[in-house]
Formats: sequence, structure tokens, C-alpha cells
Amino acid sequence: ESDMDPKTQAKFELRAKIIKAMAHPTRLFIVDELSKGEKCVCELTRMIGADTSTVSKHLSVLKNAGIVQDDKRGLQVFYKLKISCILNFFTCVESVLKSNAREQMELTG
Amino acid sequence: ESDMDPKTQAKFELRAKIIKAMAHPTRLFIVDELSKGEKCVCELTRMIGADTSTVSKHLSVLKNAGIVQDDKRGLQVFYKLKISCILNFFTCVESVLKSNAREQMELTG
DNA sequence: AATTAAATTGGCAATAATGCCAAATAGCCA
DNA sequence: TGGCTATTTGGCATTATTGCCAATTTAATT
Repeated sequence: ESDMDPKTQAKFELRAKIIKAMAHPTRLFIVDELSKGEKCVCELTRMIGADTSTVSKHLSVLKNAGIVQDDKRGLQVFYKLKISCILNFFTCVESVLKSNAREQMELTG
Repeated sequence: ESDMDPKTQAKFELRAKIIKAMAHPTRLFIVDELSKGEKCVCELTRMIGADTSTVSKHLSVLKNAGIVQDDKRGLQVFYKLKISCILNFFTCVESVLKSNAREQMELTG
């Protein structure tokens, strides 16, 4: 009866996992920063202002999803974007926000 | 010291909210279906095979984010996509998945 | 008015995500 | 080796998300 058979379900779960990896303000910030070039965990930690372990875990979520890749050089681990189309997310999210704002304006007058 | 001042924080939280709305297999399925044309809650419920209230709540998450819009006609409420660039998400997610699969292949041999 | 169908809302238990601390690991250098 | 720095991992309390049931709302039909 339903169209969400196990195969379809699995397909969308796989896709959701990738998007879920982006669905956090800190991780969006990280992706935004990495779009400008690779950075080590220490620098991202400084920028974000959270515990190193917290940042490390956010990075592992992104890495696990296949969005970033790491490169250990000496004591530091450098992260960089693996898939740049991820940045298109921002463009679209921007237009959703713009549309929402316009709507708010119309309601407020 | 940190770059994540309250303003920047708020900016990324707003963006995360939109992406979070997409970060669920059922909601991705819904967006995918709506990309083919508007559908009523009843039809989506049939396709998904979950409780009506569950589907309704998923729709309200998408609506709240500004991704879909509803239109009540008689007994039914029809939902449709409000922002079509959302579909670009799928394209990029697809390439992440493809890249991940390729990597798996290389590891497996 | 009563019934029925479609959808939303409230409530709640189960599960998942988050972020800190503490501890462990890895690599450098004296 | 010992100490130091960068990072990851384990553990855990707090909070958020999810999905079902029950109850309510809305609109059509008899």
C-alpha cells in the first residue's frame, strides 16, 4: 500500500544522514570556514570558542558523512571540504530566508 | 577572542533551522514528492504509511521553515514547494553519496 | 443536527543529539 | 625517556526530536 518500501526508506535515510550532518549551526560555521581553505582543529576551536572535544566531534560528524576530509601533519589535523557543491546549500538557504523575511514584512505591513 | 559572536551565532542558527527541516528521511520524501506537484496530506499519508498526525507534524516543520506552503480546499489541505532550489540539495547529496561509494570501493578493492 | 472525513494539536514515552569533563592517544622536542 | 601540545574517545547529564494515540477542529454531506 505504502510507497515507502524498505528500499525507498533506506534511500532517503542515506540522504538524510548527509543533510543531518549539515543541520547544526556550529557545523555550518565550520563548512563556511573550510570553504575559504583548510584549517586545523585548533584554529577552528579558537574561532568557535567551544571545548576542543566538542569541535572534534562536530568534525567527525562531517567527516563521517563524507563532507570533509582530514589530513594529519605533525601534531595538527587539518580539515578541508571534500565536496564543494555543499556551498550551494547556503545559496538556497539564503533565498528561503529572504522569502521568509519578505513574508514577515507583508504581514507586519 | 572567538569569531562566533552572538550575531554570527544567530546567523548560523537561522540557517541551521532551514537545513534541520530537511534533515529527516520522511521530510525528504515529502519534498521529493512535492517537487512533482502539490499533494494533499491524505495522499502523502497513504504514500508514507505513517499516522496522519505524524505526517502532519512533518509538514508543519517544513512549513515553519518556509520550504512548503499549504492551501486548504474543502476538507483537504494541499501542500506544495515554495522554494524550488531546495531540489539542488538532492543533486549535491547525490554526489556526496557517489563519492562515499567510490571510496568504499577503493577500500574494499 | 448528526455524521463523516481530513487535518491539526496535546500529551507522552522512547530515542537521538549535544556539550562538557576527564582520560586516552599520537607526535614532537628537549 | 619525559614532558608538552593537539586531537580523539568515553562517559554522562541535559535537551531536542520522533511517532503514536487520543482529543479537537474544520468543513462537507445526509
